[in-house]
Parts: sequence; C-alpha cells; structure tokens
Amino acid sequence: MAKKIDRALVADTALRLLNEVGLEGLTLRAIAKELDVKAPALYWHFKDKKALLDEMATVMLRRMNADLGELPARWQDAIATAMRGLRAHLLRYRDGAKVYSGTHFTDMSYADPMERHLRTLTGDGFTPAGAARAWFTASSYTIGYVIEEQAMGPDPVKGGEGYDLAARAERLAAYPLAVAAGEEMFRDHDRGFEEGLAAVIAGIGVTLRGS
Amino acid sequence: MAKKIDRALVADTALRLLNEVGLEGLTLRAIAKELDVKAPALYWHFKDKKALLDEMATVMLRRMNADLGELPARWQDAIATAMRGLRAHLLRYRDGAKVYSGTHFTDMSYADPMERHLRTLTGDGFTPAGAARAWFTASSYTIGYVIEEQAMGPDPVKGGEGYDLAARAERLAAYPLAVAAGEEMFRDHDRGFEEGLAAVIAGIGVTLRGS
DNA sequence: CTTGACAACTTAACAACGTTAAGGAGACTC
DNA sequence: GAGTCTCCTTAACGTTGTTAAGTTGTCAAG
Repeated sequence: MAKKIDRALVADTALRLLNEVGLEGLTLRAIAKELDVKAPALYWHFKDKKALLDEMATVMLRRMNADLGELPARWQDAIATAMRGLRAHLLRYRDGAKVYSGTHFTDMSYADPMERHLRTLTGDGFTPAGAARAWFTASSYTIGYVIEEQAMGPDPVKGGEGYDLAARAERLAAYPLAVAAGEEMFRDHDRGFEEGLAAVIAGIGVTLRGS
Repeated sequence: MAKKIDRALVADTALRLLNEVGLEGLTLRAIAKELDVKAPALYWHFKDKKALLDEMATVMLRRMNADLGELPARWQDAIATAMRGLRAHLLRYRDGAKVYSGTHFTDMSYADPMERHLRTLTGDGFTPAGAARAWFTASSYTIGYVIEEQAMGPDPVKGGEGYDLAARAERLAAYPLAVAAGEEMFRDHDRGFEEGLAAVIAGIGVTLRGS
C-alpha cells in the first residue's frame, strides 16, 4: 500500500499494464491508479510521458540483455540469437515494437552487450563499419517485421481469428499471386520470421563481410 | 473557398499538413481549419480518425504505385526499385513510416502492382510462397529502416544537426566498436540504406529463390 | 411553386487526456 | 524544534477525439 515508488517500478508497472490495455489505453491516470497514486505524482519521476516511454523501452532492452548469457561463437549464430531475442522481447508486450522503435534509451546499459556482439563480428572478418551495418540491417528487419506482425493481430495459426483470408481471396480473385502472398504472410509468423532472418543473415555474409 | 470536400481532398490536405506539424500536431481541428471547415465535418467523410489515417496511407501507396512505370526485368532490380520507391515515399512526409506501417488499406489499388512484382519473381525461379516471403522480408527491412531513420532526426550529412556524435563518443569511451557503430549508423542514411538493401537482396537470392 | 428528402455542414457540448501550479504530510538535518 | 527536502495530493487548464442536435443548400416529385 505504501510502497516506495521509483522510476523502475513505474516503468515495470506501465509495461505490465501495456499488455492489458494496449498503447492507446496506456494513460498516465491508468498507470497511476495501478500504483495507488494520482496522475501528477508521476511527474516527480519523469519529466513527461515521452520520458516514461523511453524508460519503458530501456527496461525492455535491459531485460533482453539479461537473457543474453554466453554469446555464440559464429557470427551468424550471434546475429540470429540476438534477433530472436529482440523479437521475443518485443512480442512480450502489446504494441511492444511501437514502444521500442524510435525511442532513445535513458542510460548506457545497451553499450556493453552491443560491444560484445560487434566484437564477435569483427573477430570473424567484418570491419567495424561492416559489423555496424550488419547489426543495423538485421535490427531494421526485425523491428519492421514485428511492427507489421503486431499490427496484423494474433497469429491465425495459433487459434485467434486475425484476419479473414477467405474474404480477402474473394476480393482479390483476379490476382492469384497476391492471394497466395496473403496466405504466406498472415500464417505462422514464427516460421516467416525465421525464413526472412535466414535470408538477411546470408546476405550479410555475402555483401557486408570483409568490406 | 466553397470547394467540394471529399475523402481524397481531406487525405491530401492531411498529408500536406503532416509535413508542417508532424504526427503529434496532426489534429482533426487543424486539418479542418486547413479545409475551411469545422472539425466535426470530417466525421461525415470518415468514421473516425483512424479511418482518415488509413486513407492517408492508402494515398501514399497509390502515389507510390503511380510512380512505378515499367518494371525491371531482373528480380533483383525489381525489388531494389520497389524498395527505393517505398523509402522515398515514406520520406516524403514527416513520420511517414509511422503513418504507413500498421494501417490497413482502404481499397484494393495495391493488388495490381503487387501482382506484377510477384510475377517478376515467380518468372525468375521463385515459388509463389518464396516470392511472397522475399517481398515481405524486403518490405520489413525498408519500413524498419525508415522508422529508425525518421526517429533519428535529420541526416547530419545533409546539414541539419541530428545528434551529438562527439558527446556520444565521450560517454561510450570504453566501447570503441559501439562508438564506431554510432558513426556508421547516424551518417549518410542513403548509403546505409543501399548497403543493407544490397545485403537483403543478396540473401533472398541465396536462401529464398527456388524454395 | 411547394414539399420533402437527402447531403454536407455548424454549433454546442462531453469525457478523457497530458500537464502545471500550489500546497501538504512526513522524514531528515542542524 | 525550526527548517529543508522528498514525494505526493487537490485543483485546474487547455486540447483532444467524438457525439448529438440543429441548419443550410440542392434537387426531384407532386
């Protein structure tokens, strides 16, 4: 009841609430109520709502890095593991990718894991610039993928009704490839992500390594 | 003064205004004022604000497809041209990528160009599913890239002061690769996009073609 | 002409939002 | 025991998306 409130607790509570109400429903008053506090109290800990969202993204990143453990030795596995972890953590929260993307982090906890990942790449034939480019390219793919994934609604293959593919097929009867593409894109996001990720990593090896 | 207002005019005006005020400043009252009309009038043409944003994204897509012309014959060039066009149109508007991503289109004008692009791929050794995966992978990369690009602010190489790289380098003195990565990522977005795109396309050729 | 209907707006108002100003309770210091 | 600092409350402001109800213009039917 009379718990001590600090930045970490606010951000954690906000992330929990995010899963229940989504980004639209994530108001300062709702977060405050969850903390048994009135809305203006949050302004003691954060200068405005954007600062709170930045902190939430930073907490997501910290948790992701905490899950990291030993890095794989092969650079392909290092990138693949990191991107799977990134996607998994973005998917843990409703609209997680939207919250994460385009915020900038409130501390430097990202630097150490990033340095280790980049060192794996440079130790394997990448120039520093090439490693950075590889990292940014894979991250862009992952974030873009998850944004679309979360915007599409629940994965139909996992039970939930995400999108009416039959109706879509009827509207697009004149465009058979577009129909097939829809069925490819709306089904089984896990497999789809892996296929795209494999392509991105393979391409990084071909065009970015050693340049 | 007494122009006829319809959905297309509203969406076009909103897109123009977007460049002046950004997504945060894009209120219904501001859009209405631009049209010499009061805010509730917009509800005659759109059921709510989200429907207007969907229409804006659709207009962006239509303009993109209008710029399309003859498709390149090689599948690599088809994807590269399409993704450069996508990025260029997302960049035409402030927060363009955020508006575009995660909205769903209000008509079927996307189907015909998509079908033609996919046909280029299937005519070049891709299965329908492989072509769809290739398309979605490249689009995810492009959208993710532009979201980060627009969130980072203006390209420092083009004059504007986007981000203080010197201060960043000082904070991260213990992490030399992360410093180098920052300089790679914050400079010259055009070249960075091309390098990542080349990697993605190369990887698509290796892992997705003929499967 | 008048009537009536429909389309395209206006005026007025609502609840909810982010945010600020001012103040109060409780603990810690000198 | 007075003063200061931290952390929160109460009250309020201006804006936002949105709804309800009424007004104007247009046009066809009788």
